[in-house]
Amino acid sequence: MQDEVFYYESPLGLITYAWDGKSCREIWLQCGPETGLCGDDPVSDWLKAYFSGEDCPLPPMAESRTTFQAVMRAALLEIPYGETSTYGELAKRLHTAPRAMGQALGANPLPLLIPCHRIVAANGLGGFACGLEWKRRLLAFEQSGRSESGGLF
DNA sequence: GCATTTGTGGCTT
DNA sequence: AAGCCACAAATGC
Repeated sequence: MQDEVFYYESPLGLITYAWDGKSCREIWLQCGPETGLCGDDPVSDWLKAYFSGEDCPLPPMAESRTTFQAVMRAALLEIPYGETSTYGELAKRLHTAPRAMGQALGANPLPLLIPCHRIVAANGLGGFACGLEWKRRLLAFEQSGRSESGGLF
């Protein structure tokens, strides 16, 4: 089954992702390959729910290439909506070095599905593979309306 | 307190 | 097998 590239117009920008017919293989934020196809699959459905502020089970996605990315994914998925964590915290939880976390997150083929944007550095914002603007926008979006209970700053 | 160095572990090529 | 990195804690000043 060959993978098809779709796009989804989110309120925060254009999201492009590769869908192979049964699972999501990869996601690009604004910097993906060109496509003229609009999404019609669980991914677009999830994206729609996500940007509606709803909690929704993730669409099926291809397994990670490496074991640690799978572990990392699980750890990231435990971060609730609107919350953030630091590389150090994750490194502590996974018993690994913070630097490795950065590399692993940077190598994550599925940003947004895997909430890697919820990981910020201890001192500042950290980084993001497909542009830091996305991270800021996503965090601002998630924290809007939920800033009453969690004082992140 | 701020600037730099070092410890560190997995990922990409 | 070697370099790279989206950090953090520890020093040096």
